[in-house]
Amino acid sequence: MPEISSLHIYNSLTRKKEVFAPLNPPFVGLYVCGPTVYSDVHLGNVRSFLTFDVVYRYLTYLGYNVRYVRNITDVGHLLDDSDEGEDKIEKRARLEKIEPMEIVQKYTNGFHSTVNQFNLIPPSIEPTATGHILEQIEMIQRIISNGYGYEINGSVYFDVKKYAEKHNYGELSGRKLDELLEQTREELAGGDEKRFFADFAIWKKASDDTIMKWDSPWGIGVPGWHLECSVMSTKYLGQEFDIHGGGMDLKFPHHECEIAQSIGADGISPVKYWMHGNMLTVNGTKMSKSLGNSFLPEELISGDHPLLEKGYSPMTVRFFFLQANYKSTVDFSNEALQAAEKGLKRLMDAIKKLDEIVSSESSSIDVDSLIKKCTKSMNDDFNTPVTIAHLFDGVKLINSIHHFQEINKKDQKKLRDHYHTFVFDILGLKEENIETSNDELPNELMELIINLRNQSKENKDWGTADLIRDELKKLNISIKDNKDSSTWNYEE
RNA sequence: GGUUCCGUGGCCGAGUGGCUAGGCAGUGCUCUGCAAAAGCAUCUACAUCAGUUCGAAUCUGAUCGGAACCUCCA
Repeated sequence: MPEISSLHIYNSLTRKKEVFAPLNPPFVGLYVCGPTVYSDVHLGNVRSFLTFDVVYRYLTYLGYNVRYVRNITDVGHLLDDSDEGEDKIEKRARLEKIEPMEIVQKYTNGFHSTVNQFNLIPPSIEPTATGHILEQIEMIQRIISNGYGYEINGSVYFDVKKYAEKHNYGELSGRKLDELLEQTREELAGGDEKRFFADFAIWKKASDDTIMKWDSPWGIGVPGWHLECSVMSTKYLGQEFDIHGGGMDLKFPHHECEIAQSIGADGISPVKYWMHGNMLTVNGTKMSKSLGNSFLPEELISGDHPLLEKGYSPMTVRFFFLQANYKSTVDFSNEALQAAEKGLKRLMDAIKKLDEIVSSESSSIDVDSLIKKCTKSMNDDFNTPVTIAHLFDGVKLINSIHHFQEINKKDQKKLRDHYHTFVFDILGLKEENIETSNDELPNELMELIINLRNQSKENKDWGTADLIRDELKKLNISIKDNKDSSTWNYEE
């Protein structure tokens, strides 16, 4: 393995790790497919957005000026592509008996509060499909005028067969049209108005009772789902931009269609690096709402779900995800979550210790080497599990200070900065103990209690000392005795 | 059926030819009034079979098992 001194990204398009070279440094364009806001996001969705949160954070750390665009799909995501295809949001609105835009607002709010809990940084721009109807109509017109779209009965379809004459439809997902053709699945047997089964709607005629619909050169309708990402990425990041991310399950057809649309409209393959995050599984199968094996974030935190033995904090979950490679599936399990919970505590405790350590004259810890290792692993396609392993190696060193290791003031500061940068800024973890009040009173009270307890200890009144510790434990406060002092902390 | 990927110790999870992952759990010891934390030491591995090689978790082939996608999906 060659020394990795610069960022390498696994590009789904070429199926290789490539050196990351932005199109217009120091600027980087990052587009991530956001949620369709027709229901609550579940933990699998969170994992995907988390992956790109770390990508964004690390690119920023490297000094790039990143414009991060993550859309909200608030119209046009049909249940299927057939003539009766119904908009997911409309359907939900009918079920909940409220306006479609109320659905959109409700679940957008929910999405924001969820990703906020997991400490995801908001994108630079969060555009919505309904806010870009005009641009979508314009793109459809470009596609039609280039001969890659056709209108039938007020709907417009992308002409995949025509496109495939000159271009490689399937280059991203590794599919070949003739192989697709050989498929015998009944659902593909057609019977709808498309000329070719692989054609996809870029404008869909709306029925009379549809609420969200717009006028267009082809009549009243809604834009096709794949189109919005092409339009909004082009608008905010340009016809060609650096990184496009999304879940593995969007690779085909969604991202494949995006490429076709951009080439069809503007003749340019839009994305230099495609990144795909893998799925969260439960007992080996993909977490999805339809299978009923998904958790909502509230259920996860409260532990109120048949598959959960207890609740897990958002940072525990974040850490759990980061301990696996984003390209691998992660299987949910209580045991693994509990291991992550303890590991995270160990990491966080060491960082705290770093502030309290009394420094020595000399230093036996090679801080530069540790920093280099962490950078190297992150440069290797955002390898967070290996980075975390390096950080744990450092934890061992930190815990050995005053035993086998010593550290001077300069290194102490450097090490502290390193941990703060990597753990808080890049991995995006944070302290999440009980809400800290500005009030000094708890600290003063605890100081008082600890002093009283220490007096009992000096008098060898172990009964009282243990009673205080036990009673505090019931209040979720833990006391730890060190050689000369005692410390206290809130327990989870 | 097609395409792609995966199978590592009790659990999770890195690792692409030789040398250490890491976390959690276990065992022994040190420290401690006890406990907790921490440190030191230590035990469980590379699905199966065959091949290439001086040497294979890593490369090749076969077998078994699992997953994702194949127009709802993050």
